[in-house]
Amino acid sequence: MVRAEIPDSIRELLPLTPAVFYILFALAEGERHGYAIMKEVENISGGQFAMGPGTLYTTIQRLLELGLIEETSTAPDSGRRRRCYRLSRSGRHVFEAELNRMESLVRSAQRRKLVPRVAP
Amino acid sequence: MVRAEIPDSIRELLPLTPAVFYILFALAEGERHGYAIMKEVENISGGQFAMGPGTLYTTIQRLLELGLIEETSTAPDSGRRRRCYRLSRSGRHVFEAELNRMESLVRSAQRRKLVPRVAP
DNA sequence: TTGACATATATCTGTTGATGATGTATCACC
DNA sequence: GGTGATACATCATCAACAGATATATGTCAA
Repeated sequence: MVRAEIPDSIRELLPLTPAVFYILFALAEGERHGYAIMKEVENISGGQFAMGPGTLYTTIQRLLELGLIEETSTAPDSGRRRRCYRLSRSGRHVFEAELNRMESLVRSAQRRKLVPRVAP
Repeated sequence: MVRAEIPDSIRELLPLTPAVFYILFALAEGERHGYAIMKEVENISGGQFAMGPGTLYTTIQRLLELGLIEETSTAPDSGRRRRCYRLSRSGRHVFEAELNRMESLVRSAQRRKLVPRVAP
């Protein structure tokens, strides 16, 4: 089977750093503001991965510059200062490519019997 | 369902950095020396991930210090200078824990329909 | 009504780990 | 004997993360 081609621009971002991966994951579920991303990431990871504000906001900044996420027309949410973000098209592609990478590694490990056996 | 407990000593190493993950993967298949690890990693990743010697040997050093890998009684391979390594017990546990982490993320993304659909 | 705590964003500094270059030596093969 | 693969090591640099600190608003209860 032939996997879909992955363009260089995406491939060279892989493997994603954990912070990037989890943020993209949180945004793949829908538009969110920074703090909500932080909470959702804790949720997604089952509490295993917790990001402090330092990692969160510097990473968001970087993702904006890379064009993987976009700021949505900022919340009409009164005086409440919140910046909302969503995945861009290329952000979604990157996220999917990373999931595929992970999945094929897991499968490959299973095929080679490197894992003791997983509950069905 | 209750997942097996993951001890703190392992959990705090997760998520693994790509270099660490791929090296552990290569060694999960059997004993190998440094250069062979480098080649095998390229192989495992389908050429997507290439480690230079800098990353390779500094990471090996760190993994030895962490006790995730061990040097095997060095190759009786004549004058050939080769250092061989294998996974330690805790190295195997870490590797398995990381695979589980990845798998549950992939599954979770599928459950939430964040992926377009994967060929069965 | 004030005090505590969660929400929300931002910045700065130290540390860690990856990267790429460079160096050295051996081995295989032509 | 020269070239390229094998094999290991170190160094300087850089990117990403972590944790601390700061600031301000919202909420809820004592």
